[in-house]
Amino acid sequence: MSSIKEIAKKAGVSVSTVSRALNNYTDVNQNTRKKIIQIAQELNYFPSAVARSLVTKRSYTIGLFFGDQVNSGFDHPFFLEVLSAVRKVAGDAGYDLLIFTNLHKKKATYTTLCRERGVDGLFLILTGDGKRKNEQLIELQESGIPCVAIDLPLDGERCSYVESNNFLGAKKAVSYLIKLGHRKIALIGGDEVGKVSFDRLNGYRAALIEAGLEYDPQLVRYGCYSADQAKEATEALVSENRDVTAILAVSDVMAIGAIQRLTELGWSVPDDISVVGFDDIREASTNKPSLTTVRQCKYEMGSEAIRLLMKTIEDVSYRPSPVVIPCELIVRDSTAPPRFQK
Amino acid sequence: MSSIKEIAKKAGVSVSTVSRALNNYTDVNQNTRKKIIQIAQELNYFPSAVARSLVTKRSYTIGLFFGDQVNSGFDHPFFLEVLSAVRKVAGDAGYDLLIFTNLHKKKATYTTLCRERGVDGLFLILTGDGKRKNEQLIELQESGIPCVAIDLPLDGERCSYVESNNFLGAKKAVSYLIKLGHRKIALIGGDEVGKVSFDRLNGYRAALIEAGLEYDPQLVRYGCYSADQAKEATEALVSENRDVTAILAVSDVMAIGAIQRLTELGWSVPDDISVVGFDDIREASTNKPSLTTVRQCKYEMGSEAIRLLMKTIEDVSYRPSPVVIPCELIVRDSTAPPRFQK
DNA sequence: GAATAATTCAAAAACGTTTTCGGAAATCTC
DNA sequence: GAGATTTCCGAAAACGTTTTTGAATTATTC
Repeated sequence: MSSIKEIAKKAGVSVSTVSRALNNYTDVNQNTRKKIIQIAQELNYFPSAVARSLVTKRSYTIGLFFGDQVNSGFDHPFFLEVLSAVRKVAGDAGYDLLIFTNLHKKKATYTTLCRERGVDGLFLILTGDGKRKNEQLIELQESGIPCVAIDLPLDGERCSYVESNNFLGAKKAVSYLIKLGHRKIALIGGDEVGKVSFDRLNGYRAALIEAGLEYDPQLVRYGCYSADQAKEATEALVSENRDVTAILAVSDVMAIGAIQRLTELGWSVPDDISVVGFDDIREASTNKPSLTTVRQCKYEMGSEAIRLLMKTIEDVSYRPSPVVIPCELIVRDSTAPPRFQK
Repeated sequence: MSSIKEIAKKAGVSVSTVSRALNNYTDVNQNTRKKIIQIAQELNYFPSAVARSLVTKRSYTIGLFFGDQVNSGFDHPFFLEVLSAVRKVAGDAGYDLLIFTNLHKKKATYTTLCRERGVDGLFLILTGDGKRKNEQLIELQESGIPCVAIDLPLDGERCSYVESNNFLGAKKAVSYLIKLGHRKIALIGGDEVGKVSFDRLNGYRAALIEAGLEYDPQLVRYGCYSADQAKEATEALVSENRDVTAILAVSDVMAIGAIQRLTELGWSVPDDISVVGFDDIREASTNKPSLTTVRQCKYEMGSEAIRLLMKTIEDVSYRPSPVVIPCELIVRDSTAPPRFQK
């Protein structure tokens, strides 16, 4: 590969002049610069990013971490759209993306891997749980490495995160059901620990309270974002509460599972019971019946997150704060007024 | 960040000794080694991958290129599964993945970007077309950079590709339809240029010929892998050939589009007409009716491709050859014997 | 106990850049 | 035309590693 040295030799100047010429320094004669640029093109020269980043401490690379647990990382319902946004926005700004694969390397942590590879910042798509994970996250938060996460509350001088407005999203959905006339509305929640699930649960409660309805813990079940577990939860729910007329499942995958089981049990959706999902994944519109759901703006989440990260990288004094993206209620065919109202 | 120098100073030895100690060279005393390792741990030392790769010319990084056109790269129907396989297999072997984002940087080509970033090899997920692209691909093939592609016939000393057995896959599907009793079988092809489409078309023809049926060009239409175009093609097809009893659409997306349009036109699938897809994407099983389709083994394609690439990287004398992965016919509810047979 | 062999380590060059510093040559000022 | 500026460029250090070479020390052999 052609190096700066060869160019220097051919042009009859020193390497430092070549470097300055190519990097648009002002203290190089126009003719010299032209000559150097010309030779560089002839030699099909491109600077070695690794040599450069060794001295500049900037790699124009952003590290990517995907979780391994179910429903995080690759299985995250909107991983692909987030990644697509990140690639687009980061690319326009001149950053490449490094996917860390060596997740389980003996003593490696997020921090050490970042330092080892010399990335400028870190982008996390994972759900937070597990003891070791948390230790790692704390170390990361204190490391000073710029980082940003999706749906994972990071808190450090140079860390932040992006999430949907899960509270208002859930509230909007439940309010809509109430407006349709439903009074006995159940919730299939995610897990009992994550912030995401927690916010959606609270949105559900807030809508009920606002409408003067009672919050009944009996109507809250958990499906761990899995279709199968949602099926079980749904079956238990409706067998113990035959007067339920609507369900909010806080992920489309769970909502679709719920509809399937309800259908098997002889309930008709939306005639006997309404079901609302969360996420608006592709299947939501192709499902039969198509799914009323709370859309998360995935592309926006990704692009906001990467912008936040780049800003943090490029301005050492910048202190990022979390970004909350609004949700949108998409009404389709899985919801209707309750039977007794028709 | 702690460097090898600090360790050397603390341990009272030279940097070269530290390096050799940490890299398991034999010519370092056991006690010295132990001391060095201990100090390295205390300092939470991790070697700088960039400094290392500057001298070793190995980065343990594989470059990833995704196409931008429709139906390649991110929109490739099984991008996610391929990436998942690549991440897993490459990770186990110690490679990280670099996503190239600067696609349109002025004079950059695959080759220059690879050299610039110092990746050990290149993984391509894109469909080949466009003049400039081809020039770039030729340059890449001749560059000596190890590379591998999915569904794109690369041909160079250190290049290869992985594809499904599209010929046999399509043939299997059509033979199955013939076995069900169909005689008038149409094809919704992809494009008219790509190898993938070409192979599937040939598989279709081969099955017909093998069964002694005539190949009728009138029954072949193209949908460019798009649902909308497949709808148009389907409508034109059945209006001009009312006696068609089965269709092979060479992607699930097109097959689903075809079914939708057929339904709108009053045809019942599979009672009036059978439809077979290709790919076996998630929607294939959730669609109503669920889709009989030719499954591509996506994970296998990804893992075979990355293995091929790593072998090419690690053995300079290795000359890779293309890998063809078998397809599997998945029978679901969109196919049935033709009406007159019932 | 001298010659030889084995063990252990340090010095230094190399990888390809960027960047600081200072000096030479050219230009300006009066 | 002497001094003061400005313009332009080269030398050299630095980034953090690996790797080659050779030298000092220790151990072995007879």
